[in-house]
Amino acid sequence: MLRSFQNPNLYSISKTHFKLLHYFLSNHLCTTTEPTQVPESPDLPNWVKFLDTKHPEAASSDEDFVIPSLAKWVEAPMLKDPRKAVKIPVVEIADTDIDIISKVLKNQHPSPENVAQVLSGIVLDLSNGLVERVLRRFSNEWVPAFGFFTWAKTQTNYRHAPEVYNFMVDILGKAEKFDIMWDLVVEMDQIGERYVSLDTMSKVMRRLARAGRYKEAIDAFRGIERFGVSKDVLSLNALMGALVKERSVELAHEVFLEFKESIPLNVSTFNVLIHGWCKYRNLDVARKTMEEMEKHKFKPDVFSYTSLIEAYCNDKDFRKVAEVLGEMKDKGCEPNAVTYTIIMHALGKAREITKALEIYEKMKMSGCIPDTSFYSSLIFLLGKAGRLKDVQEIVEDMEKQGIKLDVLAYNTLINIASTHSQEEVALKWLKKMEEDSCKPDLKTYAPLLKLFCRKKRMRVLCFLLDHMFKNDIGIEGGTYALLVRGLCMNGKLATACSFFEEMVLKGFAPKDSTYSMLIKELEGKSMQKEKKHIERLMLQARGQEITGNDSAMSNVEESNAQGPCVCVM
DNA sequence: ATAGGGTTAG
Repeated sequence: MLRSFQNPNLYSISKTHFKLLHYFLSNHLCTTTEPTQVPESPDLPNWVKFLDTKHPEAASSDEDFVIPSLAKWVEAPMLKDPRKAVKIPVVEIADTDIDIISKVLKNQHPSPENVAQVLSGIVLDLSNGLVERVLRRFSNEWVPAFGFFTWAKTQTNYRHAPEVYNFMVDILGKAEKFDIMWDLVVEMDQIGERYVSLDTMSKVMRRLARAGRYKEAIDAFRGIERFGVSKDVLSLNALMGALVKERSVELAHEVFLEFKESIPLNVSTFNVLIHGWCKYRNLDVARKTMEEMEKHKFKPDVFSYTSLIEAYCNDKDFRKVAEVLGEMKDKGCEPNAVTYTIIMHALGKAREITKALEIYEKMKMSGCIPDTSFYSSLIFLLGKAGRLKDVQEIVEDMEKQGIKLDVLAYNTLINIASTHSQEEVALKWLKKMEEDSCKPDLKTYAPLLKLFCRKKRMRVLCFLLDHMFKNDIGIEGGTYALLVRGLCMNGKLATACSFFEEMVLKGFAPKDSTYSMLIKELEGKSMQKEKKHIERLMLQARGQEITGNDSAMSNVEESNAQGPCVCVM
């Protein structure tokens, strides 16, 4: 374990990183004269000693790395200076407050009370920002979240802001701990100062509806004034929106009928309903709702028509889409960027690329300004059609107009470059993303990992895993499967095996196809010992699957919440 | 604020 002796928490390294590093050093430092003699245990003094005996120039022999323009960025310092090799994949945990709290919360606590008790020895300077970050990390684990939340209330010079309460209400609602959730709402109400807001009650109603407790969601609305929130069109719309999103247009409609006389409605009341009927494929009723809307002296607007268009797009009924566009024109209602995105995207998916681009032209002619999401869709469909030059042009256009790319746009660009084996381009986007402070997600890396497995670029692979790690991206089952398969296909069996092992140890069940592929390769290379080991691991994984689906799940969430930094070996 | 967001290789 890579650890400082004074402070055992100072260094840690993920198993993946160690194995890759180990693998890399075995292959690149230990040249033909000395076969693999890299220390088996990632023990800091040994490593330093080991690296000291090697020549720095040995480390920079660069046969698998030919991306000059990106070399400086990708090439971790460890490739140049072996001493730094120890430091690169090692994360310095500068025990910040959030780390201290996270470490305590990470232990499996039986109850929130227990969490609060364990925390009671700690004195910290809390802020609402810090509390929110902790809650975000544990937003899928109500016990540590609520224990921490309760403990925080006892700290001097700290008070939960209403937003923090709302966040906690939402976490409890997500975990379906509705009794505790209601207690918290009552507590907020008792503080006074309008702690309970429409925001709070919207979360309550949404979570109840999501849990299928529609009646309770509606009752929450009926009694909403008890908490000082008015029973007006905004709260009515929030209730109806919650019901529609959680698959019950019918109930939203009933609520609408019940309150339409007593509460003055607005346009979005109708649009919520229209969207609901469109979403659940009841276009006749959607149309009827539009008529009723007009009886109430509201004109159907771009929201109403876009809902209709989306429904027709889902049916690939582009004739109807054109009809609605005509109707909009007659009524003097201009389509907006969302409308155009939906149509263009649907045409692209239906492989009608020319028609999709016509929509883009039409949009420009109409003076409608494309936004980031529109361009993302456009890039996606151009990439899918293999029109890489056009993609490049679009990105330049965006830059000229000062429209920032978002994660989806970057992910799309990386995906396109990766599938076309444009290593340099793909990495260039990742770099640009970083410079742009755009936070990558798991989907950012998947195509890159696949590409560099295919290219057997172990150093870049190592770099990427490190990059993910630093960005708090938890590796999940699918990622391991991808690595194992990718490495397997290219004869990097030892590394494939170690990822397989890590996958199983983290509680992800490998797919049969992944397993059999690896076994077949190992047989082909007569690697009997490794084959046995993999077979044992697979048995273990199957056992886990039968006895505890839960444990696999909680492992996923844990690794997501904590990041992949796990001390190993 | 009520409408838009791509897969999993072969």
